[in-house]
Amino acid sequence: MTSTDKLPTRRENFSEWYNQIVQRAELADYAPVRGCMVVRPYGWALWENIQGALDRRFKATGHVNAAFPLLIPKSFLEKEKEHVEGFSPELAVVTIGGGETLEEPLIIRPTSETIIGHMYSKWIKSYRDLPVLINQWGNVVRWELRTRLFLRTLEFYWQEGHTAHATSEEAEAETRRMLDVYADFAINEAAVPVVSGLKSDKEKFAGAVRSYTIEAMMGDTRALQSGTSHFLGQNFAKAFDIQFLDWNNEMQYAWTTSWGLSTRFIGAVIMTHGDDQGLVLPPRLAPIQVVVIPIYKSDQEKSLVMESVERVRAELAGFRIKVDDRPEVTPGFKFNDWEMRGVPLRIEIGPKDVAKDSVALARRDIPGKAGKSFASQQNLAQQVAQILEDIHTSLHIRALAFRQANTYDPVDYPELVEAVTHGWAYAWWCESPECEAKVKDETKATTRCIPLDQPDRTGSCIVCGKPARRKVIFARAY
RNA sequence: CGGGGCGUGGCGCAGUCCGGCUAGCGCGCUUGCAUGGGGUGCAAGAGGCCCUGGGUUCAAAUCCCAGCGCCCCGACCA
Repeated sequence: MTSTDKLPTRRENFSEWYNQIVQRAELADYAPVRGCMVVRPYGWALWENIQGALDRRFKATGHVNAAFPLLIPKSFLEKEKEHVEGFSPELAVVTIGGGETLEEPLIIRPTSETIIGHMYSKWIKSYRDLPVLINQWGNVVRWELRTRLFLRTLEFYWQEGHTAHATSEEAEAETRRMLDVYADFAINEAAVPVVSGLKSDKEKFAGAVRSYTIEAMMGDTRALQSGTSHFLGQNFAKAFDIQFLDWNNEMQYAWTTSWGLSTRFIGAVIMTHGDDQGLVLPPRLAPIQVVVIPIYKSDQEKSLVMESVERVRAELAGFRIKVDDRPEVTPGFKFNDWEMRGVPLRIEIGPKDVAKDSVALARRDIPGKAGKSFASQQNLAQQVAQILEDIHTSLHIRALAFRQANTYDPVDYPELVEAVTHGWAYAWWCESPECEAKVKDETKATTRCIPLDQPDRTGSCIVCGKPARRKVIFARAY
């Protein structure tokens, strides 16, 4: 779908804007099965860069990768009460294998706590076996009724870390450490500002003692949970009998954690940075960081220009660079095309540039003339590196400013109701499920998280007026 | 699962009400010529199980019955 029609603007129709970008930038396409997506090469390249940035961080914090099976005995899911209640409505179940009805139906994993818990109980016998710090890159299936590419699909790709520890304190520290890893990744690789915080009991992972999240504000001010880290306590250890002999020769249940970040994060990148021209990719994750567009009329001009282009390509070999030498489309088309695909920096090289030993540079984060400049071909690599850094920083600053501009401090309930119609509300909350439910019923806004950073005082609940220890973010969410 | 909508070249649609001739249009695709510093133009082409099955009829994309699928809204949902 390489339509030349204009995108709808974000203001006109944000969700249609999103859908069209995903398809036109060739990130993903609809699969023949409802709710499933095909991640196309450009989208997958973006995911691979996300994987690389996360995987480096996982390794640096002592984790190793492994692979657990897709199919899980149905009975496993039923061993943890909250877990089965949370997930049973959205399970895909295999009942026939090799033409025979199975004695026990198999679940296509919606997440792997159960199968991993089962294996950990075999592997962990002594405190000397702990901690176990394993991550898995894979796919899971959750039978969602209402789907959107990347944001909520029946099948999605993610990583899930699963760790086991000898003490509660150590497991809690791991949960928080990985939350910090996610926040660091979001900010420093994706330029997506996030709020780290604690989920309410209503919003926490089914089976967790508590869940932490990084929440990001999208371009329409709705919130997107972009990564989560769960302290599972001994819930799964008890359900799957993960026991070890401690240093006093006493049997103890292990303390476990799990944490995940999915292809949904691609949705976060799109909706955080994208503009009315299309996708805007953060330079550190962009599959193509620099696109070079040669411009020429005659064959003679072409050979001169291409000579220059090849020199520039060699000079910039340290970047992810693409030369768009398609003869069948005009330069103007290519400008729009690569803007749609979010390439951070465009370099134009034409006869005038060859004559002056220069190139034209166009920054994707500053559309139109304002983002264009000319640069000497000397020291080009250094200049490009600097510009890509600048783009990363400016994307982050812009997104942060947007979030701040759309985050409100309502002082009473009517102000809260008003605030969540067009932004986030940061308000005192007594932490009762009743007040949380009332806000949800009356405004469609849910508690996104209780930020880890809190004011050093207390207040009174925005809903009921009772004493409140902490502030929470209320917002409409994806 | 409730309400609504839609299935016609790759994509988006018209045609269906009121049955009839070679099933059209836009985009995309192929070829040629011109063009090329912000979505080029002209010309010539290729491409169809009109969702599936059954029925009515001299005749069905069009009418009737059944089924399948998809989309939107709601309910549901880390």
